[in-house]
Amino acid sequence: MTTTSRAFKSRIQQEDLYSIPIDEFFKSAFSVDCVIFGYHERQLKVLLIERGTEPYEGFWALPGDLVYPYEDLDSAASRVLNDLTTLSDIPIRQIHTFGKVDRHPLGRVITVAYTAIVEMQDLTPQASSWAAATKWHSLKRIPKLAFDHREILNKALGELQEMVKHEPVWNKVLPEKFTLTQLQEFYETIFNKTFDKGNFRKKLQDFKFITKLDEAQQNVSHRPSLLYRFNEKKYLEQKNKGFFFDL
Amino acid sequence: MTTTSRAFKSRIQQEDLYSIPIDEFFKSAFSVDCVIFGYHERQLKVLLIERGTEPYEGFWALPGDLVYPYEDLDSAASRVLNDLTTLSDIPIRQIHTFGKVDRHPLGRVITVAYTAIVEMQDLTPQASSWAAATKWHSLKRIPKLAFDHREILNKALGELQEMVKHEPVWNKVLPEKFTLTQLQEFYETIFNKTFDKGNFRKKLQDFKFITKLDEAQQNVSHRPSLLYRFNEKKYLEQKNKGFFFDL
DNA sequence: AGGACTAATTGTATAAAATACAAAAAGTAT
DNA sequence: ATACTTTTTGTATTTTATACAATTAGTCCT
Repeated sequence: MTTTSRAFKSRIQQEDLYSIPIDEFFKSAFSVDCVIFGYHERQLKVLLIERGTEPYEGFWALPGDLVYPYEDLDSAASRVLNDLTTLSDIPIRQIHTFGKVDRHPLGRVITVAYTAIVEMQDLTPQASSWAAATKWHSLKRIPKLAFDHREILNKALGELQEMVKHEPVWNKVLPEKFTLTQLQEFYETIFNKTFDKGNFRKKLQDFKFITKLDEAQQNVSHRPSLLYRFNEKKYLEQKNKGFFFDL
Repeated sequence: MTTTSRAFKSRIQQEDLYSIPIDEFFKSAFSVDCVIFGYHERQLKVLLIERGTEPYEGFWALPGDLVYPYEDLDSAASRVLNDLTTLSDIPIRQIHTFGKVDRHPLGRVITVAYTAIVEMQDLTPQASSWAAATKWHSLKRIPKLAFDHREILNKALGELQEMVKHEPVWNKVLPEKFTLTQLQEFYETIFNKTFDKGNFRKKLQDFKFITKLDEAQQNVSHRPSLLYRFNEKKYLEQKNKGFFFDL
């Protein structure tokens, strides 16, 4: 909050200026919900959990949890991600906060939505203590979701499409050494359309932080592609002077 | 929130699975803070209030308040804006949520930041019940702010610059009937740089929702400019089919 | 070894958009 | 009528985007 507002002042100084019972303000809670996208070889999916308790028992939902009393918002989001995937160095980004009065049937809960994208391969999501079942869902077949989670998912998908224009989010998703075709496939999947091979490469030439290695693919039955690597240092340089990635 | 999470389940079912006292989760509150930009004739300012109580007594701060128990987040932000300016049909947009554990010295408070931009002229901000003093501040001379409000302001300024690229936010800021020069001045102020007059106009020709009127300026000591008007209907059409405003 | 095959890589010609700059037009003021 | 100011239109140039073709470097097969 901000000003020593009416409500907060009431609590602190035991004044009740507006005849709203003091405690009412503290019968609320906040949570984080994570839209975890998974990418692997032209496939984009989202990680959902199946709820084992009311409300919305049996429904699929986004993974999330209340924020602990001494936990930062971002940390709570990372914790949820880590509980489910055991991954720990994945950047996770806040996208929007949802706070309609009636969005949770059991009380006033506002939720801060986060999103991340991870490499899906080999990652069998953990059925953690609080998630009965977990599963990667294709974006084309999303079941009815609990709460306002469908709205949150839609918002996250839109944000993802914006993010990839300005940030190398493929950094943690593609292999350490990747081909330009792999990179192009990533973008084609996110935007659900195709790009011209030659022109795509021309644009990438401006991005100094995609550096060519002296290595090539092995064991492919065609001309092998050269491998590239993400150069974080050069990326940060370019980013600072107002750089961006429109494709 | 989302899953019937640990904490929430505890409260509802009176189970304490993780030995964090149930009530701890409800000793928290959420607030909204508003970054209200004011524009008038090439000037961009931000509306700050002076705090009359601890903590941060005497500091300047963003206007904000706790969210009422039965009030949507967006409504709370609109209410704060309305209390200060008496304006009521101004679009206000959520930008980010700030939730560091120690951001408020008196308790756990997360705040959802909103931003809006209004016409500054004739608008003497009200010294409402909870704001000792209010004042438009130039962005070049911002005093030390309470809480993390400087961080919030910076974020809002960045978001404003993105917003104006994709949305006609000048709609509520310029007069009903405006000249293209006025519109250009608005953009020049936000981005703090100048554009070529001819080229600026050329870009605007793509935007069908800026319609030319059969009227011209009066009482100017030079060639009068034709007046234009924002056409909401045409804007919505163009917006739907993936339109955007890069300048 | 030689040709078929596949995808990578480079190149080229054209269209579109951005930029810089200049000329003409339409008012007021003197 | 002329000077002056700002709007409005125009034009030439450069840059960027797009479409598409040609070449290259490997494997696979006979």
